[in-house]
Amino acid sequence: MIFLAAKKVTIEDVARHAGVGIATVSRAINNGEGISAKTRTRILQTIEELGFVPNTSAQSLKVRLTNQIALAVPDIRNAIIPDIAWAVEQAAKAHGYRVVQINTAGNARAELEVVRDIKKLHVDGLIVMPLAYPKTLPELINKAGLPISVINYGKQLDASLKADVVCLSILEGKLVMEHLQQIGRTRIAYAGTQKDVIEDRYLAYELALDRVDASLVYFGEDFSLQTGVRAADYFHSLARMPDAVYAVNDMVAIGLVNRFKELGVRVPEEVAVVGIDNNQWTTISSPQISSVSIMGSEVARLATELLLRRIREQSRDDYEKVEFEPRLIVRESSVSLKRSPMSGS
Amino acid sequence: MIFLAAKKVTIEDVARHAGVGIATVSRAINNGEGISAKTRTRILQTIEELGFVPNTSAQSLKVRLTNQIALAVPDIRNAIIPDIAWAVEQAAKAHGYRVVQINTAGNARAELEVVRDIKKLHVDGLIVMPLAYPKTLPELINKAGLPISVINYGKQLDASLKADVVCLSILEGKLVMEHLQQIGRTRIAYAGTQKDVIEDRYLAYELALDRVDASLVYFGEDFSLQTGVRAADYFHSLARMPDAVYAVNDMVAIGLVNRFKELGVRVPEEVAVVGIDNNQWTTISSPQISSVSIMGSEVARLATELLLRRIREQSRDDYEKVEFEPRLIVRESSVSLKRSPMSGS
DNA sequence: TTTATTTTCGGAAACGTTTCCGGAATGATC
DNA sequence: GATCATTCCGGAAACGTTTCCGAAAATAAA
Repeated sequence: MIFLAAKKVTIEDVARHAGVGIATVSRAINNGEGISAKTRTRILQTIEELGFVPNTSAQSLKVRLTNQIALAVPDIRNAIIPDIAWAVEQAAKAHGYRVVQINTAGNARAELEVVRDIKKLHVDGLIVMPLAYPKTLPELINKAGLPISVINYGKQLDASLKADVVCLSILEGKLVMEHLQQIGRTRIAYAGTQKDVIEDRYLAYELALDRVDASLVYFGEDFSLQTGVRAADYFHSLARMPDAVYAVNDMVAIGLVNRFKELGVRVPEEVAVVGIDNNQWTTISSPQISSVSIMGSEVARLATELLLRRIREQSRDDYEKVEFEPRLIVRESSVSLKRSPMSGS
Repeated sequence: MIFLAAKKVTIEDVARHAGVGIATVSRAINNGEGISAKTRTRILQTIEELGFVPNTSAQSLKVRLTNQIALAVPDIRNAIIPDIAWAVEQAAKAHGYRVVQINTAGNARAELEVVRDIKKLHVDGLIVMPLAYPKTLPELINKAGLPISVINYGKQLDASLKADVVCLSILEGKLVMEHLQQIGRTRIAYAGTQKDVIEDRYLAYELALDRVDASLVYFGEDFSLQTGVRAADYFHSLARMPDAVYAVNDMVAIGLVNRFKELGVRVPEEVAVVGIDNNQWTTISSPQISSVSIMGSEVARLATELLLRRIREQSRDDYEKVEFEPRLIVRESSVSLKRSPMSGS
């Protein structure tokens, strides 16, 4: 009642009030051609007076563009995803676009659904960050019928994908392993989630080693601190502990370091730990965690720019595939075995 | 080109194909009255065949509802806001609503703008979490003309506000102060941001003390870890250090604890630290941080439910004002002075 | 069978824009 | 002042739905 009472003022009201036709008002709104400066300002003024706001639905119906894009991520609460959501929103806003937020819960069905039902989403394009990455996703993307940007979380992608792809620094795992080997660690362990979720990070582990000692690999349930804690318990229980742990992300790394400390294992003297993501907590943990920045904000910004460009130029049929260089930041949790360790607390 | 080529199939195509009128198709889509089960299934089938998806803009234009709500928060990257965004999206999705995400950057102008231009947002309602809280906001809300839910971050609100309000546990500061006093701390400091940003948290500090020692109050620039670090430096530089610090949130608390450790100040023996938010890092920090949960997810869910109810029942003119009880979780960073402290590392 | 009632359906009018197209007004050129 | 080119403007036709209203069909009652 109270809200409905708010009389909706339409373009027609403005036209009548200003003594012009509705076509002219439309031109005034959209900075269109063929209107004199004089009448434009007059119209703009009466628009102000009447508090007229163009009906977005009607505009969209005519123009077939909604000025909205969708962002589908696994879980807005996790790791660097807030950074990504932020960067996407900023970039979109700069171009007059709104962002609708979708959490797929890293769930294959939900990921497919968002691409399959993209038409129901009421958006001009989609940025999707697939985690589960179901097999039929590429096919669905290819026939989506709407521009799509993919923020790729490590999986190897089909080259024929009809979408722009920006990768979250695909060589981050290699960087970690090289670093650990370079500082003289020989029994390097891996702590992550199921092998197939962020496969490349695990593959980098295998790739860097001549031979994988299965007992040095811990697969937890997720990327959480808890997984790190459990991994530390597990490694501690081994007859011969690792002298380094490559953690699938910072959360796990921090969980590890913390639990190791509780268990009396010295980090980095006895065990070095390196994570991935380079989130702000790495500098807070004690010892501070070495980590690899996978350039989340930059990736997100670029993915957005590419999407918006494709929306503008629907005709192009060359698809970008971009990778950012990951950056290793060495902190306290990984030091060379050659250098004398700091005195233990 | 390639995308435009995707022939848009309309309700008319479906009607022709199924040998019925477009009105009947519409009824089939919307589970409308006055249609036989037989024809409905037939229509649904041809819809499937043709891959018809109703044009949301056209529907919105007719029905005046977009099935979208907006969520305006200061910064999706901060503190408990990802939790809030998650909870809002989940609740909205359960009712068939999409969420468009807006970051106001805790910026007064942006906060006003989002409410003032709510009509341009193409949404049925708005959930706003004001941080800067400009003076004219309540007035703007009152004449918004669209349902609004407010997630309130501590500020005292106008009772006449024409919006449902859910408060992030307004007595959290009191809880902290009571706790610190109860464990025997007498020189309690405050570390936060400018006084007027989350005013109530600071007011709780003043309220709990007979007399405020201005030297024990540190106002930083934001809620970040960095602010905590700087605060620790400041307190450490005092001739007589505080024996407890009430931090405006967990980020600041963790920054404090960490810096104190670096400076050789023992927590909690020499200084107790308590934060607010109860985020997951409190259990990871060493020592673990005592904190107050302000029930972010619950608040967000309720704010969403209230908004959606108001969208359904636009006529009601009674506005809810809900507060959740905050919960104090005592961890290692705050222990009683009476109990013998643990042995120093 | 006829009539009355109910159910099912289709035509057409909105919803509020954008844009095409033709006409009026203005200015320039001779 | 007539002619032509330009600029500016308004009418009206879309855009793809929902929904009102009346007609037709089916069913029930007589």
